[in-house]
Amino acid sequence: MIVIKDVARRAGVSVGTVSNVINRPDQVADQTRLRVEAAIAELGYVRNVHARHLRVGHSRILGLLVLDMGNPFFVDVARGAERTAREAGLGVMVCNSNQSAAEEAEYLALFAEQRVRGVLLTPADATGRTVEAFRRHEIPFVLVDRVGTGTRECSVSVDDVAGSTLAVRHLTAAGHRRVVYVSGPEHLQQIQDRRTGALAALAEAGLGPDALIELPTETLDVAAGRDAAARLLGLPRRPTAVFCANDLLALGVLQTLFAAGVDVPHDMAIVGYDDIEFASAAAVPLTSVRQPATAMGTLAGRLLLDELAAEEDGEEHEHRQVVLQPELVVRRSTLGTRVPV
Amino acid sequence: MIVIKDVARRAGVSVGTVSNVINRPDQVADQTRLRVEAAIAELGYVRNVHARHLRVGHSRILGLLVLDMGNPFFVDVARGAERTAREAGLGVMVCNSNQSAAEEAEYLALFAEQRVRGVLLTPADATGRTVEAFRRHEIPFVLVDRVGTGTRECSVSVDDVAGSTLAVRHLTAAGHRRVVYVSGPEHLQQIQDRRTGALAALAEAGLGPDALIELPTETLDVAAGRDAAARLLGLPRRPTAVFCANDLLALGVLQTLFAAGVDVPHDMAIVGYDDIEFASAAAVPLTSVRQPATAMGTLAGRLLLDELAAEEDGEEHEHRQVVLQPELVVRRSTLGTRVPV
DNA sequence: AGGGCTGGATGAATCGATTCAGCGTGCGTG
DNA sequence: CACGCACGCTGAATCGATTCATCCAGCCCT
Repeated sequence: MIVIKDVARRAGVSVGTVSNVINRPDQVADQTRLRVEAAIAELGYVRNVHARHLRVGHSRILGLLVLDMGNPFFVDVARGAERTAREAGLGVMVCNSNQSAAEEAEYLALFAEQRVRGVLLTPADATGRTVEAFRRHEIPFVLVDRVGTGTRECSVSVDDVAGSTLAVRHLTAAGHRRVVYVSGPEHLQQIQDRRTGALAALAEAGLGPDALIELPTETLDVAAGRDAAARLLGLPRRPTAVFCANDLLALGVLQTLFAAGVDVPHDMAIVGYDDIEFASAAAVPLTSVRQPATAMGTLAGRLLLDELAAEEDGEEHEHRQVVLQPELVVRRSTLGTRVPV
Repeated sequence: MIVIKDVARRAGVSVGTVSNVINRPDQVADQTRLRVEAAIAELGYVRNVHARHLRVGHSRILGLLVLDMGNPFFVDVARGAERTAREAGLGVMVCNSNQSAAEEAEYLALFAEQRVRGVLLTPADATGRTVEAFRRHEIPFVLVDRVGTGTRECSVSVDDVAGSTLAVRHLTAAGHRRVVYVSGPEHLQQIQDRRTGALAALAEAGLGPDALIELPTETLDVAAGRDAAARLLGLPRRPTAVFCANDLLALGVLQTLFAAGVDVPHDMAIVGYDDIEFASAAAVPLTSVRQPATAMGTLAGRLLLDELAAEEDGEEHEHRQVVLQPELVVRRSTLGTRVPV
């Protein structure tokens, strides 16, 4: 293994000079610099980041912890974050918490051990306990898809209450009086907020909380959607509309309803959430609440970079809570449902 | 920041003992061990992996470089690999090459700098040049979704020629005489192999290479599929069957054909590749070639772990080339197409 | 009682890059 | 000619954890 000392010997300079060539080339005479660069190339020298980080105290890696990379929504968030980080010369370590508080804690511990430069985090634990525990490591972090609790960190989120209100208002406007909410793990803030928004829209239409029939799921994927639809089919006085906590669930619901011969949208309206690319390619194109996923990743990355820059310059950094607005995309899955009077 | 010395002082022992408590607790007297563990907990000590790695020479992180995390196929590969790695106490750093040889080289350089313990790699560059360049770092790696060239590394792949032969044979058996191949970047081995298999199936049916009409794409995503379908619509003597290099392309093709009023499968048959979960949930459920994605990730991880274990024990490791077999899943998108005589 | 042994703890050397005080050279200026 | 200064380069100290030779205390055995 080639180390800096080998390069120094080969180029006939001291190790300090080699380090300078790598880190502040303008402070080295051209002739020397060229000789060192040649030695680096000839020997195939790659600097050891562990030694570097040990010295400078922190790494050039960001941690990104999302709920589930199987969800294209988070893939888009990751894409945005990664691009921003790369422009600043930082690497990104992407991890899945699988919506589990335990795995979240485990990965945050990994990030702390790695002394990552900062963390972008979609919390899996609505109690905020693991996040609080992480704070003691003094690693800057930004919450993604979740509003910060105070002014102790930045956050980028999308207004879930507003989004689900849009979705369910669209259903009540079409005359639906009873709406199924295919939800998910209660410890996710998103699930709670989307319920709140749904109830608000129902209330606007003069409907009480019992107009919302909740079908909880353990996970937020297609299989869970299929399972929820099976339960839906067994409900007495079958409702005419389904609002799903995300598009994966909605796709699963759609598949099972189709297999059971229930015509969407004629017999049942479906609204999803996230507007992933596959929503528009579905058997029946899905009406969905669009979230600016890539923008969220980009913005979160930028907020984190700002905080890191401020820290390095010894300036004050003011934490910001950015809330983006979602948008309803109406497609065939909610058009023309026959609603019994 | 709490370091090992602080823990040692607090527990009234030497730093060597603290290190022993962490790394070989059985060599420490119970009483001492408990005192040290208490000190660690009270101070919230987290060991610095950079210092550790500097000393021991390598990290406990694996690098995983895939073509595109936007493709659920690779998400499944990553899931399998990650689980295997975690069971062995290793972290995984997942990166996208975006099918670009340049980005591949960049990420491999990052892995080398990080001194990752090993790499799982889906090559973006069919020439194998970046992989060859990576070899000099002497970091063990396993090729994923690509057969190794020699006996210098392990590989896990799926027989792409066989898979595409299955797909196109299915089409010729249904009477199709001309097949469109929506392909992708030529520098991907998969694209070349899937063409080879398609041609083989056509030859079996007594059809020459001009029975395959190729529509190349720049990227392997839904948007590229939509674009290819637009070109397909403009072809003279419109063919009756489309074989897509992956399911994302097929979904895009399906969407555009649908929008243009072309009935699938009545007027056009479509076969995809990968059998991602969304293939079965599509507007018309897609016939597709199923690949054992998660198994591939798991297997690749295990081969890498074997190699690392052999290295640590100073044993010989024999490189293996595992080739898995794909399977055709027939769905509605290819059933009952009307083929002109 | 003395020698040998063992389980347990110690502390110094080490990994590789960075950083900075300090040194030498050469140039310009008074 | 002497002095001061700027520029380049050097080399040692440093980061934090690991490891291993070494030491110590206590115990057993003869």
